[in-house]
Amino acid sequence: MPKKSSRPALSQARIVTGALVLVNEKGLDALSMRGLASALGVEPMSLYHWFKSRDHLLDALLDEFLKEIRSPACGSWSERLGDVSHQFRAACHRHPGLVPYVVIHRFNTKVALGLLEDFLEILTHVKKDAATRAAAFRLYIHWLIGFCLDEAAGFSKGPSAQEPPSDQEVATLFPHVVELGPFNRPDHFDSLFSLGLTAVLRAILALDESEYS
Amino acid sequence: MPKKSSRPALSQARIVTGALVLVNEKGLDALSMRGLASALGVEPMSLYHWFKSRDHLLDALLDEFLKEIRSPACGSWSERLGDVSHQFRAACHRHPGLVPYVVIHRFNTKVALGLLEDFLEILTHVKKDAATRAAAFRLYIHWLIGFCLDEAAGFSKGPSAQEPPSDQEVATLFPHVVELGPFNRPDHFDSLFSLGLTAVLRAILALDESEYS
DNA sequence: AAGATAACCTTACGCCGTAAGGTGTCAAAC
DNA sequence: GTTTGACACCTTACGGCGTAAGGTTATCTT
Repeated sequence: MPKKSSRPALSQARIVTGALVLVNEKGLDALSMRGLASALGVEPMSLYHWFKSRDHLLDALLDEFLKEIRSPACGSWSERLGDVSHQFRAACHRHPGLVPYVVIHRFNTKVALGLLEDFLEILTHVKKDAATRAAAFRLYIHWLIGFCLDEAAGFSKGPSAQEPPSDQEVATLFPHVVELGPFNRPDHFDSLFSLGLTAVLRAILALDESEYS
Repeated sequence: MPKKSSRPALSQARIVTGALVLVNEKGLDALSMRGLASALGVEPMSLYHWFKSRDHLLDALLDEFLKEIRSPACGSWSERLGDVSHQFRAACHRHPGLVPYVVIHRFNTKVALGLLEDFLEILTHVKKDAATRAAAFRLYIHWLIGFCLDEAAGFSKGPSAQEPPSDQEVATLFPHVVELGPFNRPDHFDSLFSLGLTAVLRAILALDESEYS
């Protein structure tokens, strides 16, 4: 029977870290309590001392994902919104396997709600009316989520069991899709991001406060 | 031993239909081969005569989701793009439980590629340059996916194990989030959709062909 | 010294997808 | 009219999953 050291072998932080490593290496589907336990050199049920269930662990992963995204306190509203957007995208880059989960997960931890609050506080400086601000927020977040999802796991990258049509078939049936191919390369996403951000900021500015209330 | 009728009891169509019913009733997670089989009054392994695996079935669900979304052949590019957008949103309304899966799934069936082709063909009428068209497509699809994901299963609706902070805590810590509450109601999404669509169409028009190439 | 607590483990249950192979029915071939 | 073989569906079984219930230590408190 091995001696126990005075310091615990496990901790919430160590489990979260291990889980993120596993997710980044093999994807979210590969994150099982049993697999995670074995990666940490521990029996599966030991994890339940630190997290009530797998879903609670996933909540913690979300918090870890969002934790470091913080709005800078100074600058214009557009600078600040641009800054958090880049931070959000950077978080997606750090944990691409988590993105599909983040975007469908309810934001109801303090960390997640705090981030929403930051977004909305920034928008108070450009849209005073709550209804218009709500529309502006939505417009912005839809683009941001769509972008990050596309970049991390979009319709050109997700899973599919079916074997695709042959290249030749694709070429004749879907010429415009083929034409898009070169622009799926990762380096195009950088310019696409700033282009999209600019467009969204302009669209927010153009929102008429009297038009939507 | 029950007599077999000459017509098969199962078919790909009947399985897909049954699966969609199950997904709409209990969500995608509740769609198991065993559960589906029992809903269809059949043994689990019988499904494998019609679909090679669960993933192949999911591919078929995606095709069913996308099948009826078709671009009208006439009208201006903006009318046509608006039309397919509404159709896409309507499909999300019909199968809300499928949306989170649709947006992360690789589009490589003929149906899915055909839809992409339709989108892109429409855009050829407003952006001749392939690079600009690719950017326009991305800008558009990011907003559309973000919107539909939000409406069907967004960050205000997704799953979370954690109990949320108390109403009182939320009210004091996240006042702007609370302010957003009234605008989460379903009927706000209609105006939000046309507003977003208009903004995106404007942004596409404003894309400078020389700026991005 | 005695009891409480924290940290981890053992066992077991009922789910899951699906590989391998079996069985009954029916239409066509001889 | 018998044989053949494809079709549609079923039986059994395997290894994985999350986790409920309860057990076992080592350490801390009093």
